[in-house]
Amino acid sequence: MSQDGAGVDLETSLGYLLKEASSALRIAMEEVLRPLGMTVTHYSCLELLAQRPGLSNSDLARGAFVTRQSMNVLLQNLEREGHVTRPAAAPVGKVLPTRLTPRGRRSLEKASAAVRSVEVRMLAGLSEDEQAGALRVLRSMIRSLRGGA
Amino acid sequence: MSQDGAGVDLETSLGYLLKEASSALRIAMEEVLRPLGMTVTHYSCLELLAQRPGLSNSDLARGAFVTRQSMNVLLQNLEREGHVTRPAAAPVGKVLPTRLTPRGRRSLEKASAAVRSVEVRMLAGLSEDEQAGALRVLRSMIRSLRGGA
DNA sequence: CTAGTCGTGTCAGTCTTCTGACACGCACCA
DNA sequence: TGGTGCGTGTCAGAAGACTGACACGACTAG
Repeated sequence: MSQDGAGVDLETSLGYLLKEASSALRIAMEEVLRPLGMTVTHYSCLELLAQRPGLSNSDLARGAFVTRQSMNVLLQNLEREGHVTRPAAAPVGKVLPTRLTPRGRRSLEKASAAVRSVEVRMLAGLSEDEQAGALRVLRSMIRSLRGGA
Repeated sequence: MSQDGAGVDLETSLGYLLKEASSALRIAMEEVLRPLGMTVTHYSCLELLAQRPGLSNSDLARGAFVTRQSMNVLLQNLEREGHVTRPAAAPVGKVLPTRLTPRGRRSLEKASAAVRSVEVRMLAGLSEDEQAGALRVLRSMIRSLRGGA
């Protein structure tokens, strides 16, 4: 398979490695979520709602790192399938607070366990100190990137 | 905006933080690449080719973390725009080695500088040791995740 | 030599997500 | 009181990426 001609610094770029790790995590999650009929965004939405009931569509979108338009179509599906509920009219302003139904909570349980096992596997072989260090570094990167141009 | 009800361990999950960091990086890259009329995958493809000339479509897809089908349509566009070249017939097997044209190399230069500035910003405030540690941790995560179920 | 496996390029169709745009409600301040 | 900015939900269209499937070449084991 295509001999690597140069072998450059791609493997030492934190940006590239970040993307690679994120891609590997996404693939691993899709792998365990697929048998349950769930996508990653799907799961993220449910997990978010379990931890913070009453979140708005826009909040969920931010938490799952998609646009509110995308989250909206996902919520419509989840609502149709009976996993979440939204009031017909906004109690205040235009915000429609979303909540998990018992059914949604049930299907989340299995998914949550599956995802947790992936995260455990990802962290295998890393010491507490290394994990804590990674946490700090990632937080710093996010802060710097969002700092604006 | 929507009081957080519980404030759970979402912010201490390395998986979530990894996704968050990757998302922030992607957004920052799109921001600087858009004025140049490039997408992230677009840029990744060109950068890959600059560092490893003659890569095949499938190799490029793996390097940019998309399917070979997606990379193929991208390559067709890049070829039409004169940024890359592929032989009409495969020298060996079915593999079509791709190469940058001078024009592709030129447009890559600007993009590369822009992306480098983003990475510099991302790494601001991190010591050499922290960066080296992050590199090791990310590599370990990737290895563990790909290790199979 | 032959059969099987693997990787590749490609076609077709579907789905998800994004960009762009609009109207509405709330909070703030002059 | 009226204006302005911000965030929200929603509609419509376009672009990007994916899944599934096929035939072909190379490589390996029997």
